[in-house]
Amino acid sequence: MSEQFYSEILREHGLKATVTRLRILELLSESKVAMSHSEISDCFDNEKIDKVTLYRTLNAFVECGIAHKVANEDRNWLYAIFDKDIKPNGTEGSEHKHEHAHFICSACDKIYCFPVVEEMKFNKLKDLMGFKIDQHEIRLHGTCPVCQ
Amino acid sequence: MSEQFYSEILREHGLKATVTRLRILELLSESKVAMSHSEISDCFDNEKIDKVTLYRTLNAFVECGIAHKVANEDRNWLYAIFDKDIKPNGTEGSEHKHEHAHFICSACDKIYCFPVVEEMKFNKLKDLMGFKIDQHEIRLHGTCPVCQ
DNA sequence: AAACTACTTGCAACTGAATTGCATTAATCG
DNA sequence: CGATTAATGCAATTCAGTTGCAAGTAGTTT
Ligand SMILES: [Mn+2]
Ligand SMILES: [Mn+2]
Ligand SMILES: [Zn+2]
Ligand SMILES: [Zn+2]
Repeated sequence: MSEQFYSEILREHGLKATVTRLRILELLSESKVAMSHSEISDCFDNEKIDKVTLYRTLNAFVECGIAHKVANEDRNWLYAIFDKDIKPNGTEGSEHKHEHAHFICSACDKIYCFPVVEEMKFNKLKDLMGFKIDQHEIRLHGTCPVCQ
Repeated sequence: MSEQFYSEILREHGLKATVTRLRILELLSESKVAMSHSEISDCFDNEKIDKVTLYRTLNAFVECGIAHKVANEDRNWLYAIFDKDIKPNGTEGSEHKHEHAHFICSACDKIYCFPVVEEMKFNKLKDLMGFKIDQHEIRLHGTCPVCQ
């Protein structure tokens, strides 16, 4: 995708299209897995990105709805762009979470975003013994194609 | 439950029954929610427990299979005793995880261990597009009875 | 009951992810 | 092209959790 394309995404989400943000957005958009702060940082070994700027950029992406974050097994945040093929499950894109599961590879600890397939859907799951359930989160554990 | 009872649990799991461990085990056993290091620590304001000892005790409980830990929304560990009514889903209690879900209250951020009821069970969920799925984890978000 | 030994404790120092404050710089808009 | 407002970079800080080590104690042996 062109720099133009990414610049527009940033501006559409109310963020200024800076060089650093473009580099981070492009990297994340092309990654098949969710990435941590340090993994992202390591991808820019020639032209380093300041660590605080990277933290702030990632937070900005999450806050404006470009990306989301998932905790890995070590409880570090991994960041992933909301993909086109993962559709928001609510009407307006405001409060509702994009409906998808996360696959965590037990071998490499990488996290892949997964569409929620039919088999993963619960049916009636409301108000279980006085607990009002709004939403649920599925974390699948196993071995990714690379590690098999 | 008696001190005798808790002492035996500790010894059965290969841990020496020390005063500190007994106090922590009793507290956790009687708690309806999973507790963080600091929450546990705050329960002993009169006779303080050393923070490192508490960390090590909690890790020991997890390693020996007395307790398990769940990350809350702030990615701090919360600890909970494996309850009697939550049955291990494997034959021997060795590798298999005790099958249960976690309910996270959006209001108070407390975590409750939940039995996995029929409605939460997926059926055929194996080898999804090259990803070998061994296990899954369900996190339910909503409002607990206390916060409604 | 005293001695022994391996495990456990408590304290200080340390680690590493993430945040905050603040002065400097750069993107956007008229 | 300024002016305005947001973003950056650096240093310092926070906070959960860990490590090393000397001193203490549970459980076992004699
Ligand atoms: Mn995702
Ligand atoms: Mn639990
Ligand atoms: Zn893998
Ligand atoms: Zn609550």
